[in-house]
Amino acid sequence: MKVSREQVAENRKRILKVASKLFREKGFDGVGVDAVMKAAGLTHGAFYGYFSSKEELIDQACAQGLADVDESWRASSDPLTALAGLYLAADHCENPGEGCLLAALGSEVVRQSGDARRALTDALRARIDILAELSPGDSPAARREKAIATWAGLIGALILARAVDDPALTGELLRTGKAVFGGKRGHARRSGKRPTGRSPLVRHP
Amino acid sequence: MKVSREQVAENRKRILKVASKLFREKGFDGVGVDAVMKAAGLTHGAFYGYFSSKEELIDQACAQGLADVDESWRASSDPLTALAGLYLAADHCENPGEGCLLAALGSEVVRQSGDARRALTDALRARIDILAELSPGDSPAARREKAIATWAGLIGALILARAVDDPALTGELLRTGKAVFGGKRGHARRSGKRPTGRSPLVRHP
DNA sequence: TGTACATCAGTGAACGCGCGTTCACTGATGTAC
DNA sequence: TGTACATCAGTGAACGCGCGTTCACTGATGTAC
Repeated sequence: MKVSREQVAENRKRILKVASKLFREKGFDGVGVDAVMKAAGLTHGAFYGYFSSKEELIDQACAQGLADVDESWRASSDPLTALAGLYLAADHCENPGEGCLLAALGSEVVRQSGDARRALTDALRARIDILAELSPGDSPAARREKAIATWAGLIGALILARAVDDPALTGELLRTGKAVFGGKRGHARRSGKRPTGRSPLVRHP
Repeated sequence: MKVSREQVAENRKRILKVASKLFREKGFDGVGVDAVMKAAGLTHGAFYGYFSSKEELIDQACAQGLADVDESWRASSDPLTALAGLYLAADHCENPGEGCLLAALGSEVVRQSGDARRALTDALRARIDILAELSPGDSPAARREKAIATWAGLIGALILARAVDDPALTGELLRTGKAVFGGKRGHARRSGKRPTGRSPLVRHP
């Protein structure tokens, strides 16, 4: 049965949203077209009315998953600490589907088509720029260096914290990452307050 | 045709070696049992004489890929700089198949069976301990913190350098990582000498 | 040491399931009068 | 505003390919005499 134009637009958004979430949770190969469509409340046959292939879905789901980020930490009086606290929160660690696409799919995007990598590259560049503005340092170069090292450290710590089998080690990785990559040394360790939103780094529209 | 006992032992080693390499290059889902056996010089039918399932192959290939690491940097007079130089070398970035399994499969192991994650956890713990011994710091806790942050930073920087589309940004990520996570600040940037071995972080037997 | 036979690693065809993709059909939407 | 018809989003069956897994068969190995 046909469906209104607004329905179509909504469906498209919903497909991209659930696809982006499922990919982050289970990887590109772990989610089939039918699983995505079912999660979006449709049957798999309708898929090719929206996308020409699964690859195109992956590209666009990456782009939207990278665009849809929470930047509330920027407004904090201590942005680095706020970012590290949000990024390395237990909540973010446990819910990759709602979290940072770079950390969830970082080591898989290399094998994807040009478009997905392009989207990731642009997103990373933007995040480096944003963090460089807020980082301490005598020169723009020093601030940029600090920003790159911080992102690398946060993403690496989160990937390891998730990969590891032992909750105690996961906790140590998150805590240490917050302490080292958060702004003021040792400060992040004591401020145990959790972020208000449930899903760090994802905007809730 | 039957084959000698030594042949069998050699074959098993070779299967694990090529599997570990192929998985790092193409991911667990990107490599089939037949591709592994073909690369090992056998036909796919022989596979189940060695392993009971692909999952068991993944577990054991991870274990062996994590065990077989280059630790030559430990003997250096400046181990942190040596490690960062080796780990963030262009060569390591371009050849994931011969490099660190944590970086190549870090965000995929989460979805694997218990054994693969266990192996990764043990390996990471060991690497933290080793690096902690060689890290600067007033107390064991401070050295351990430094070691964890260094591994997180190195692994994060390598994953991003590989994921990214633009060679210039890849280069910047590697250079910055070496400068920040290498031992003496600014030193790593000038010492442009490449490691002697072709494949960083993999022992060549 | 040499021969006869049991063992079993490897081969390649075959099976079955999952998944990406296609397509004829349906019926609600939206347009033309 | 109301009616008739063309459009087209969605449905669900079907196709085909790839991949994990199985199995009957082969022939070299290694053992028993």
